[in-house]
Amino acid sequence: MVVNLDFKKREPIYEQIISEIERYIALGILKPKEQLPSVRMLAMDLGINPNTVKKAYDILEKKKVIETISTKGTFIAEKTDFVKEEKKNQFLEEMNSILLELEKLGFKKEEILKELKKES
Amino acid sequence: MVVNLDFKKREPIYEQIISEIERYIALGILKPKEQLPSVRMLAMDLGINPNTVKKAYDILEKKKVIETISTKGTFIAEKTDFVKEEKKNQFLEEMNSILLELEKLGFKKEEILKELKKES
Amino acid sequence: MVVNLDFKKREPIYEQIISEIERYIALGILKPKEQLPSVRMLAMDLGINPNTVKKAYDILEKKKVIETISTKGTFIAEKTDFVKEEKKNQFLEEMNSILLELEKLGFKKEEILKELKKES
Amino acid sequence: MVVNLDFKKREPIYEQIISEIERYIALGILKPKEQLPSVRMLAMDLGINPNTVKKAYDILEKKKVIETISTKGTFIAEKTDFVKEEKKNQFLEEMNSILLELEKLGFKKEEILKELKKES
DNA sequence: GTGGTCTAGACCACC
DNA sequence: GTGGTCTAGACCACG
Repeated sequence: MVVNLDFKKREPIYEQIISEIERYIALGILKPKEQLPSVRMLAMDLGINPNTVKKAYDILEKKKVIETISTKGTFIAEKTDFVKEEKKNQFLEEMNSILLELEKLGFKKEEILKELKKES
Repeated sequence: MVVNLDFKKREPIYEQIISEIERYIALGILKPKEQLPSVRMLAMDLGINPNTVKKAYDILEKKKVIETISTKGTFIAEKTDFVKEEKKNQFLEEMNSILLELEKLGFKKEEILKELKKES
Repeated sequence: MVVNLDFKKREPIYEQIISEIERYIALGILKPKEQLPSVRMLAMDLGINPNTVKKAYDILEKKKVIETISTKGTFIAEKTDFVKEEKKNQFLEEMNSILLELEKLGFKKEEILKELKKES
Repeated sequence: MVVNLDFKKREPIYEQIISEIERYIALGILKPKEQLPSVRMLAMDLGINPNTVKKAYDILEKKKVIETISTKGTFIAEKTDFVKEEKKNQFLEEMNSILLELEKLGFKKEEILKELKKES
């Protein structure tokens, strides 16, 4: 698992870590029950403060995406299907709000969707 | 011209002002050479500090979207066509990169586009 | 006489007017005893406030470059040789201070002067 | 690094800071990736307001001379060769345009260059 | 009245 | 501690 960070983005580091882990889960690269690197290790790897990794793990735990078992380590949750769904909805929402902006600028939805097909 | 601000967003106020002005230009509501409200006036109107408006104007000037003449005022640039194009391309790029993410997650583009049509 | 103004420069308008008039005198285009446009006329021509032209004329008068004869108008002084000398010294000073900057950056004066010959 | 300021100049303080930093880079005193003093520290040192330093840093960042990473600090960019070149060309351009003015006034380039040699 | 600059200092998130 | 943003308001030159 490679966690990509961009220190120049407005998105805080801990959120970027969360996104990356969820992305790997959604992609099936991180599987249920699999162990995650320890807070310290990941922090070292990324050259960041352990508190930042801790914050990311804490939030993921609250979202039931991962589980921390004291003295044993941190693991991916048993059920992770909802992660993929959540990501999908998130992305769709974003697309819709951009679509709305484009329509405000006078572009027709049909044309925009056609442009998308061409480009990608 | 009505500048809408959302103080709760992560996007800073000065960027929201920039977006709003560019939006009005793209829509043709603000026309080349037209005078913008003075820094002080707009700040008053929006209930914010003049420095915040100034920062927005400064950035717009660097982008050649507006032109400011000391002691005379601030004006929309003579050429503004690029603003609409820039906005459009910006939005399309964003949509394409999200689309790419969704495809990586295993969703087919066709389905996604159908979903978009439904929602709005 | 064409007075060129740049409203975007940091140099104030009244100083630009002064420079332009002195330049025309140094060039021999404006000659001793010649009449200058009235404050109002020049202001109209340049699309600026008469006070600004007045300020320029006042300073030029203090420098004995021009003379105002009430009810008759404003005229170039009888002796204007010093204007050219002043300009020359001004320019030489500027060149020397830039030369100094370049030397601080590690460039040798000889090289710089050679570069100048090439370019112009 | 010693930043020299002259509060009496027309040149604003933030531009003087920019010039000084670029000068030190051109001189090789500030090296790529090196950390700059924090906004607050430099402001304290210079006896000025942090906002003024911030403005200088912001502009230097837009020019890609420095890079700032939120919560980590501000650093000299990896590539800085262009800074010295830019400075040099800037100065040469200035000298050439002054030279042109002097030639318009009827002075020969050879004479002017001789005068320059004498003075320093 | 306009923009240009600067001060003084607050609050925030992040680390 | 760091940078990011913003407030509140001053002073200035210019027009």
